[in-house]
Parts: sequence; C-alpha cells; structure tokens
Amino acid sequence: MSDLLERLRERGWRMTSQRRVVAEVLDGDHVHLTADEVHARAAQRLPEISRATVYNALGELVSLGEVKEVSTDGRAKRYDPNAHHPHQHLVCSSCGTVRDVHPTGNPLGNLPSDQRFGFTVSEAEVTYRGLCPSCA
Amino acid sequence: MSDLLERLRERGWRMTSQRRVVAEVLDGDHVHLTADEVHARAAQRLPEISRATVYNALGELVSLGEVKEVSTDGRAKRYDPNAHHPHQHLVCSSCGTVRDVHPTGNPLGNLPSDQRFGFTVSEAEVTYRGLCPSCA
DNA sequence: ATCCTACGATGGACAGAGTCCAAGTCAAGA
DNA sequence: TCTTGACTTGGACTCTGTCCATCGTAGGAT
Repeated sequence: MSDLLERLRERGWRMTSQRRVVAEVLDGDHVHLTADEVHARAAQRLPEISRATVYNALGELVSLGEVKEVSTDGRAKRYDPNAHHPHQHLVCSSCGTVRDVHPTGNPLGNLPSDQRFGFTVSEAEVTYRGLCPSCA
Repeated sequence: MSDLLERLRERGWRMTSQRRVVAEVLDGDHVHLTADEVHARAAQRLPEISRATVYNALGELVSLGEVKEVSTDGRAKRYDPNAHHPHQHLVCSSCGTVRDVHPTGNPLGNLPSDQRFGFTVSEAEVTYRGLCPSCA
C-alpha cells in the first residue's frame, strides 16, 4: 500500500501540501469516503484546506484512474482508492456501509450481444444491497 | 399496459388530477425520467402542478413498489415504472441515455457466502456502462 | 345532491452536494 | 533566486431534493 503518492509523483502530478494530504487520506484498502469526509480528515492535518481544493484533487485522481467514484445511493458520491483491483460493492440499505466484494464470474459476459443495442459496453458495475450484521 | 392507474385505484390510492397526470406521464415501457422531467411533462397538461407534489407522488409510487428509483450517475435520480419486470440498466457514459436490459444468469448467485460478510443480501443491481450508437 | 373532514396540493424557504470564478499563492524548472 | 504557469481559496451560485404552514378537494357519510 501507500505507493499512491509514489505513483502520482512518477506520473508528474504536481505535488502540493493539499494534494498530498488528500492522497494520504484516501490511501489504503476498504476506504469509501465522501468528499466531505475527505475534507474533514484532510482539515485535521491542514486546517485551511478548502472544499474546492478537495473536489479538484478528487476529480483529478478520478481522471488519472487512481480512484473510482462510487454512487451507492442518491446521496454523496464516495471515493474508492482501490481502483487497480477490480471489485464490486455490498451496501447496507440501512446505514450505508460499503464493503468491497469479489463475485464469481465476469458480469460483462452476462450481457449477450442482442442485449447491447449497438452500445460499446465497457464496464459492468454490480451493487449488492442488504442489511449489514449490525442493522439486521 | 396503462393499467398502472387501474392498479393504483384498486389499491385505494386517493386519485387527484395531479396524481393522475404523474402516473400517466410515467406509464409505459422504457421510461426513465428524472423528477424534473416528470414535472415538465406533467405541467404541459396541468400547468399549476408544483414540484413538491411531483416529488410526493413519485415517493409514494416508489413505496407502493409501482416504480423503481434508479441512480445511474451522481446526478438526478430517474424513475422507472417497469418495476414488475426485473431487469438491469445499460447507460451511455456520454449522454446518459438508459436502456432496460436482461442479462443472463442470476447476479445474486455470483456472490458466494464467504463474500457476504454476515450481510442479509436481498438484491443485486447491475449497471452496464458504455457508449450508445449516437455517441460512439 | 350536499356536507365534512382528513388527506393532498401549493409554493416558498431551506438544505446538501457540487461547480465556478477572480484573485492570491507557490512548486519546481531555469 | 527568479519566474511563471499551475494550484488554492472562499464565496457565490446551481441543481436536486425536503419541509412546512396554509389552502383545496376527493370521496364517504347523510
């Protein structure tokens, strides 16, 4: 882990204290923070950091493919740094907790060509919903 | 089709002109309108209808299980009246168009119990993404 | 057919998430 | 150390959705 900073530097991402803090907050496995949560954690280390900067940094990390945007409900998007390891999400319908899961099979394979309607399909995103142990 | 009104009446849904118009706008297959789009279409027939009323009606239709809420991106939710026929969605990453699709297999079956982490999993939602013919 | 009343509609204020912009600041190459 | 283009800031703004007090009306009761 924690080679996120490393990779970003190698890719020529201009490093500022704000960007470093955002990347550090996101680094790790099973992290699914909202932009506001990222901002709150970043602000613990760098109190003056602004929301706009956090949104900018997150947007760039997404463009760079280092972080994935996940919208599990209609509420705030979550940012998942585990972008290099394909996985799906299991979401608690009650409290919103998110777990990374690895289903069997390839979801893209389940869409026959007569169901693609001329689309160039590039991705299949599966969201499992249910109640987590604490909420059940 | 168009027995949506019928079903609602049978279920004792108090019928007002506003609710009727909302239900009529939503009736049909392959309809995936946002709340604002529903409001706009409803307002063509009933100019004074308010946004709050549309949101109320949509919320109730969802509670009644007659309409499904779909959040394909982080933006506005879409309302899918095709709730009685299980299906998944194919979304254009560029223009946001949504198509109903019927993949093979049962997505819930692809999540082995050692990947459920104690959750009571009740639903699997698959979103295929790609470019539609016009955007490709 | 008319009356009652509880349920529904209205619209304006409010809230949460996210974007935009002009002005100030700074990382990093020369 | 200097320079400059890229980055940051904070406040205003947009979009989506919710809330609430007040008014209107569907539909059962008479």
